[in-house]
Amino acid sequence: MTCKQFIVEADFFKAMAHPTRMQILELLRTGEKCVCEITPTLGKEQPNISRHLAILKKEGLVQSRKDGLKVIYRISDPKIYNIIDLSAELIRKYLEDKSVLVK
Amino acid sequence: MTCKQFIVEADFFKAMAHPTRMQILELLRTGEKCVCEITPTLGKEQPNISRHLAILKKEGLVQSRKDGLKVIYRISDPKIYNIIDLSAELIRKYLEDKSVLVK
DNA sequence: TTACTATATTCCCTTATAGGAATATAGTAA
DNA sequence: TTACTATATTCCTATAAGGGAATATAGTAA
Repeated sequence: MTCKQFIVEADFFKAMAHPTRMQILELLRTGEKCVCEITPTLGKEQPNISRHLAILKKEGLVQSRKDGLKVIYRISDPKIYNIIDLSAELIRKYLEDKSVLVK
Repeated sequence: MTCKQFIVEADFFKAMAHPTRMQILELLRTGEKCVCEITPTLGKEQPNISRHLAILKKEGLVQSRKDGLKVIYRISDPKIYNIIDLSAELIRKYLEDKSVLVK
């Protein structure tokens, strides 16, 4: 395993390391969405959403296609949800254990 | 799913989003290690490693125990490697597809 | 106690990341 | 062509993250 591999893996996780981007990925779980759907759902400015989508796309997590004026984004690989769900499970367990310690 | 959930998930991925921390997690795959082993293996300064370990610990990815002067770190949950391996697989596929497009 | 070892923390500075606002671009329609 | 819609990009500023160097802390040993 070269040093370069650690960098690309870190970059992959960096792409997921933002609440808005996690929310976008979650929104795409139920299927492809255009920017015009994502923006109002998340209640953010359109340029903000476009920038986050560009980051997700650059790291290969999402892909896009044009449909007239609209640009429609979809998840690149459903296995991304395996990663997210596994992580959510680990987090849940960690938070449980922590709250038990506090009691 | 509340907004808070996206933040904690993003924080979890943020903890992994650094090459040095990925390298530490990889090193712990074969078992617990003290800082005095991790530091020379990674070829970084000891305070640097300690700071990265603190970040991993804060987010619950690693745990530690003391053994005399030494502090020994271990992975909190081996499922973390499922996450890493799944991610590596996705990255590999993405890079393959990209290189095919270039040809 | 002093001296030493292993690890953690702080200070300071540099760089990276993020967002608001404005603007640019691409496609549509008349 | 002009006017419009959807999306992307740029500029600028604020905040976050990261590293080197120095220092602090905790435990050991004499």
